Amino acid sequence: MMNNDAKTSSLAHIENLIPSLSIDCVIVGFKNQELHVLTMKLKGADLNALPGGFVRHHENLDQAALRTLKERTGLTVTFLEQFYTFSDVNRGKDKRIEQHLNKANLLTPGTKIWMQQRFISTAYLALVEMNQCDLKPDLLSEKCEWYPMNNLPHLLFDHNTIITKALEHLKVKIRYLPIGIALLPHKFTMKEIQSIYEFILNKKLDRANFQKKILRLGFLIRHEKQLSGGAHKAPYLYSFDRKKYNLLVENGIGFI
Amino acid sequence: MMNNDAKTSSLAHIENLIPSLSIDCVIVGFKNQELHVLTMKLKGADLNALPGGFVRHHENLDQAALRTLKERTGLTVTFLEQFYTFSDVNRGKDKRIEQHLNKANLLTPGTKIWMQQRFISTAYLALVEMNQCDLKPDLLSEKCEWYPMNNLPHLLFDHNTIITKALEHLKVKIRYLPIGIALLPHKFTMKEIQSIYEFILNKKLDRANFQKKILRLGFLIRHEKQLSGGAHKAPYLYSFDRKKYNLLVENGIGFI
DNA sequence: ACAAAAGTGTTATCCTTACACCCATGT
DNA sequence: ACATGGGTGTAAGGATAACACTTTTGT
Repeated sequence: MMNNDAKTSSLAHIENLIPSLSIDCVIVGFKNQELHVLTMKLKGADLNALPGGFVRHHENLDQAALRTLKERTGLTVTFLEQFYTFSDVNRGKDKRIEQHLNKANLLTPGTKIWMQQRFISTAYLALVEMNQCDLKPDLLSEKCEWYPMNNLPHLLFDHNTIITKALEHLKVKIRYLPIGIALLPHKFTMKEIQSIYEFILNKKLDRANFQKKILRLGFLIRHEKQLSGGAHKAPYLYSFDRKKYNLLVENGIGFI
Repeated sequence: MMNNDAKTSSLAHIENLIPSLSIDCVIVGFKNQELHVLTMKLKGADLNALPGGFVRHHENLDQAALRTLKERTGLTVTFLEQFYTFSDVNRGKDKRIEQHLNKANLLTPGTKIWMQQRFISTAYLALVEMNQCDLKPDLLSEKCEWYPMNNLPHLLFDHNTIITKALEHLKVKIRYLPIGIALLPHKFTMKEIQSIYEFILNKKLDRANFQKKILRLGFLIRHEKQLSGGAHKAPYLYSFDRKKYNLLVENGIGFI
């Protein structure tokens, strides 16, 4: 058991964790036509990092990622998928945090030694509905912050690299799978789902052609009730036909 | 230092390895219109496993995979790519090998303890030219064996699952990248490259349309010299235009 | 009335698909 | 000569891309 007073933080039961291994979560949401990433702002420093965690002896990586996602956002069911394992020898070195940890007395000695290990980290991508999240910081952080994916601060360690790789992963997936059901609220507009595609593919798509193409796939339900309050002509609202959506997830959207 | 006599095998310098972590390599070659996977036949038992290795403290996963590939095949430059990290709690349990190791006195005590850890293993896919390989078994195995990818024996641990995932990975990659340069010899026929596509996609493709489609991509060079000795009409031989091939690898073959 | 956003329609072009046809070669 | 594998051609249908036109709504 470890000492855990008001000043210093410790990880519960370090002896239950697998050494050298960690997970990092790229938790992605959608707002204002942009993808956003959840980061943790560290206590007492202007430093942000991806939410992450460690792997217990009796769980697998998926379970560790699910646990982390739930602890930070309260969510249990979303899109969650492993996409890469990062292992650069110096990926855990970052002058900024070394200075910070030396300045403040934030960690118990045992936790400090644990944190100074070389970690090999498996990264997970989570797609979530931003306003469904009930955000909670972890031991080392004072709050959670969403950042637009293409206007990120300089995160700790190799976390910017991890996010770049996550976006590449999405760019590949979007070619053969429908995307969006986990990011959007129950009802949404065509412009919103098009914005997701444009953001991931990093190119403008023709409005008319996009609509035809995605409606032809048949997993969108159009509702007659329309958006009120907005300026100009009100767009239709859509929702996902989950059965047809899941069928496409299983079979893929054909290329060859 | 460990004892290493004629009867028992030991890993050199266990203290230099990161515990709990391993890598597995799915080394894929092409022969007789089929993809093949390299396996290791264990000493004194009718058991096969994927070639694998451990990670040293001063190397990353890519380096560990490269090292393993080189040790087994002698190859240094090929397609080599991480595709998934396997972490099921019971993935290292296999009754067959426990019985085998108890029967024979194959391992030094230190090595035996090391092997009984729970390993989390990052899997790599290597595409190689089969007849360029200079195969060498490792400490635990007596020889290397190629098996057709759709006629594999029941491999140790979760290795069949790993190979299935590797094939799925290829199936995704082939949608947006050219494949084949690492599998085929310098000169090859259109039928050979079509067979690779058919195998990975698990469907027959129209001969005429495949040829038009792949030639339009522009990375194949047709040679006027033709195959001799074969029955019936001799096919053209092709080779890869590496510059154009690599351009397509960078930019992808468009879908959206 | 006008601008802006949203919905729909039209056309040319390209790609895919499914064949048919011809050519070369060993038996 | 013929069976077999290989190379090329073609016509129908579908998908894509670019753009024009219409509708709705707040100001």
